[in-house]
Amino acid sequence: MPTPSPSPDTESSPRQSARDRIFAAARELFYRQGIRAVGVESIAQEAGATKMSLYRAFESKDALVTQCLQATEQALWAWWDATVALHAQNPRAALLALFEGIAAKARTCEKRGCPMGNAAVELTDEAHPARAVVVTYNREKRRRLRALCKALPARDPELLADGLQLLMDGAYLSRLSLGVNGPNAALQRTAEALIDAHAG
Amino acid sequence: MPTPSPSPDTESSPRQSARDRIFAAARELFYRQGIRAVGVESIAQEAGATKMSLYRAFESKDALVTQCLQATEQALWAWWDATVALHAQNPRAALLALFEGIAAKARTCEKRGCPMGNAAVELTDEAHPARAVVVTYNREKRRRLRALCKALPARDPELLADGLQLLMDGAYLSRLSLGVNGPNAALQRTAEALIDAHAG
DNA sequence: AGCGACTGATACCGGTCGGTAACATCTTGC
DNA sequence: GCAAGATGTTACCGACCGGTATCAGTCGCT
Repeated sequence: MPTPSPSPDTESSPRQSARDRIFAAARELFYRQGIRAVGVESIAQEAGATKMSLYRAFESKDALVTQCLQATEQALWAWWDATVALHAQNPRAALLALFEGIAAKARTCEKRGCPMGNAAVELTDEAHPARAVVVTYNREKRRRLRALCKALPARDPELLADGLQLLMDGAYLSRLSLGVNGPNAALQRTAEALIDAHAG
Repeated sequence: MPTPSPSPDTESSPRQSARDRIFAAARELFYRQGIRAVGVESIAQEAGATKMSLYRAFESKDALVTQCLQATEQALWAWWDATVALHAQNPRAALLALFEGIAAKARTCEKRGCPMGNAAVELTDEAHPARAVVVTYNREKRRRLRALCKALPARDPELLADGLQLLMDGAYLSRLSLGVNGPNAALQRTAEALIDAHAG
């Protein structure tokens, strides 16, 4: 029996490295079941690997968590940039497209809210290395929203930006208990109303 | 030495029952450090009691968590009712008072966000008995916000109510990473802008 | 063929988890 | 004074946690 593959690979034949499989499994499990709820053993198992391979590729569970969040952060900004780029000369359309995108993701996948927000709740230890990732992400999010609002232009760009950020975070959190048919359904229209109310 | 009291009681001389002390300690610790992060042993210790007393008063940790959340729920509605009652004939003032209260609590205590929201994130297992408490709470919150918005009156009360609920949830979550000077600072003014935008 | 890098398998470590048993002690009401 | 109930104390359980050591196998490369 060659290298055992308990579950058939979803990708093409040449199997990914153990590190990559473990990394993907970790991101998936941390998101779906929560960071604290997932043990390193189950990550390795889900990846079709072993705990040893995990610890050969990552320093510790905390380091793995941190790198997972960093990857999530990167993917999030890539999506953000791509979305905004579609409306280069129209900040209002760009903002609405962002909210539309968030709502769309909620409809299909991502029923567990925002990975960053969840991490902020789960990682109560201030010293956890992954907390810095979350804080950086939220600061950057604020900065970008402010830039967009300033370009609208809005009467009070910073106030509007903060309001929109509250809406985004609230939408993610709201899904966790009331699903996509809860308050989350009002996300886009509320964002639009807020933007219009601040229109210069 | 009489019944050892490691930390002097904050209340009057006759010591609370072990159950009450444990219950109070659990609520505090669950909120400050997270539900999964706190073990039953540390709860008992913080309460100046023992694990045995905990299990004599509560069926299990899950049951304790559930009862803690129910108590939180009750306290939350008591505060809500008292706040709204101060503006019986003025729904707009009542709504603003609620947001003002949330902002005020953020300024003083409650730096760990909303206990209900945190529970929604932490308790990923759908079968956890405490999840029902969270869902019920959020549904009731939505119902109450809708009633207030309908009484405003607002053009689209349900839409406004959902928008306001998103803002509330977002405010709690936002504090966790960016504190009270983050987007959370815009909470009240954003709520007011949203209400005015929907004014019939 | 042979080397080196990667990986799997397995057993193990100390610690902590949620939860329980058995017995000693205190408080309280009668 | 005495019984009953509540509480503290200690030891323990099996399970799992994050993390490590050791050895065997497999693969690509030259």
